[in-house]
Parts: sequence; structure tokens; C-alpha cells
Amino acid sequence: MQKNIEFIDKLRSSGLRPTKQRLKICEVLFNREETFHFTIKDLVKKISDNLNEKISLATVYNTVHAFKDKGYLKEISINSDKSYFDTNITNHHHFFDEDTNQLIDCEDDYIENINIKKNITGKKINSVEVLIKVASDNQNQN
Amino acid sequence: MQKNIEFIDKLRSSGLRPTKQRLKICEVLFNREETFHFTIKDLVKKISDNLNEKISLATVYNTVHAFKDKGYLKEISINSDKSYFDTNITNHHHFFDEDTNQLIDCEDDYIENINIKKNITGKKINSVEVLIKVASDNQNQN
DNA sequence: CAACAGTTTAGAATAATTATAATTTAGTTT
DNA sequence: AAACTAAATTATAATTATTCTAAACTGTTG
Ligand SMILES: [Mn+2]
Ligand SMILES: [Mn+2]
Ligand SMILES: [Zn+2]
Ligand SMILES: [Zn+2]
Repeated sequence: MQKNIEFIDKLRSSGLRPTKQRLKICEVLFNREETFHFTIKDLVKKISDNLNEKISLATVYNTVHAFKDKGYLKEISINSDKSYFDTNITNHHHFFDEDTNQLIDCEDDYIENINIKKNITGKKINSVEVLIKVASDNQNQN
Repeated sequence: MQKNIEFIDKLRSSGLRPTKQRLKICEVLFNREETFHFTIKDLVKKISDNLNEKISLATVYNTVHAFKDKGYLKEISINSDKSYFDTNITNHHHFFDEDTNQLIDCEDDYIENINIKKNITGKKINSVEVLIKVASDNQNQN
């Protein structure tokens, strides 16, 4: 449970002005125990749930991209028409529940270390991410 | 190098009428040695390069989705605003070259087997895909 | 050939995202 | 504290990928 003053420092230290919109978004994103995986739409909903005054959609996009650029958020690849973002910025893998469209972190002890034995010549590896698509186990699924 | 008659059989056998648009798209997609990774835009370009008469954009979308539904194409998850498709429908991993935005198949001998040690309860695993993002190796990159 | 379902098509509609340009605000300088 | 300036917010327009619609066209079957 971070204090407002901590968010102000965090923003200032990366050259972002601590506006009230950014602070509110910090609260929503980072004042939580668990990792938050979200789309812009999810975030807008959380904001309007927690807030009497509204933040413009453009500002939500601007802020999420600024936070991503500063390394406070990660963008996640899902086969979908929209972007997902992740408050867990470490290198990690995901389950994607195709029933609920939910992203879930894959803990390190769920998967053996990935070993890339060969790489493309002249290129360096920036990330290695596993996406495990799961769905309901029962026979009669739609 | 498949013959037109083979595509006609292929389409008929999955309940798709062999129209001239579908046959042309089959040629572009499947008359090649190498796997083809493409976006709809890429495919439209290939079609107009190879063809004097044009195929409507709606038909290209319809056909790609029909081929995907029949299992002749695979849709690939890339962090992007557009979908990629793949003529390699086997279970396999990818390199994504962030310099060129190109998808490249990761041969089996490039990566050790992925072992998912635990799964989410009540769910079955539908796919496990690794995405290796690579980029230029040199220091002075923009 | 006639009939009919399947397919193609232009164009409209939708949805996510980005751009624009005017207004407001945060931080700095007088 | 008032003035100044660059950064940020905002409503709104623009863009892009994709899907929908409904009319015209075509492949298949009898
Ligand atoms: Mn899609
Ligand atoms: Mn994006
Ligand atoms: Zn995550
Ligand atoms: Zn592939």
C-alpha cells in the first residue's frame, strides 16, 4: 500500500509531472497486492468505479504509454484485437484462459527453464515469453 | 507445387466451394516451399502483384477466416495491432524480428522441449507457444 | 436449364488507437 | 505571489484493422 508521496517521487524521478490524473492512475494500478493484467477498457472502468471526477480517454492512453516507456508497465502479446498491459514487469510467462479472456501469471515453478539452443545470426534475444492457452476441461464445451 | 485440381479437391473436401477467388488465394498461400507468415495487408499485396483482376478486401478476410476455421491456416499472437497468419499449422514457436516486424519459425532443434509442470486446475492446455523477440545486435541502435 | 444455397462485393459500421489543437496546469523565474 | 513556459489534459477528429450488411453473382445439383 504505497502512499501518494511515493508515487509523486516515482513520477518525478522519471521526469513525469505528478498530475492528479497520473496519481489517480498510479493508485489504481499499483496500490494492490496482486499483479494487474488489464486492457485500456478495464482500466477506464476501474478508474470510473473509484472516482467521482473522470479522466479523459486520451489521458488514459497517454499515461499508460508513458508508464510503459518508463518501465512501470509491460505490454503483453495476446492474440486479440486489443492490447493487454501488466503491472508485473519482470520476465515471466502467462496462462491465457480462453473461456474468460483472462491473463494469469505463470509462476516460475510451473514451467521448466526455457533454453534457446540456437539463435538467428546477427540478432540478440530481447525476450522469451511463453503463452499457454487453456480452456474448460469438460467434454460438452461450446 | 500443387496443381489447381488439388486445391479444388481440398476445398471441396472441407465443404468450401472452389471459387476463382479462393483458388487464387490458395495459389498465393500454398504454392511455395517455405512457410508463409503474413498479415491481411501482406496477402492483399501478394494477390495484387500476382493478379490482373482484384479480389475484394472482404473476400480476403472471409477466405482467410474460412481457411483458418478449416485448419489450413493458424493465427499467431504478436504484440501488435494486427493479426498474423501462418501456413505452418503444426505446433511450433517463433522468433519475431523487431527490426523488420518479421515472424520466423523456430525450428525444433533451436529450443529445448517446454515442460509445463503445473497447470491451472480445471483447465486443459490447448497450446504452448514461445515467442522470442530479437533485434539488431549492434551497439548504436535507435 | 432452373433453383437455391453459398459466395463475392462495395460500402457502411464498429472498435481500438492515435493525432490535433486549444485549454489548463506544474514548475520555474522574476 | 504574479508571470512565464513547457508539459499535460481534453474533446474531438482521424486513422486503421476488422466485421457487418444487403444486394448481385456463381457453383452445384436435379
Ligand atoms: Mn481476429
Ligand atoms: Mn500498441
Ligand atoms: Zn503477467
Ligand atoms: Zn510459423
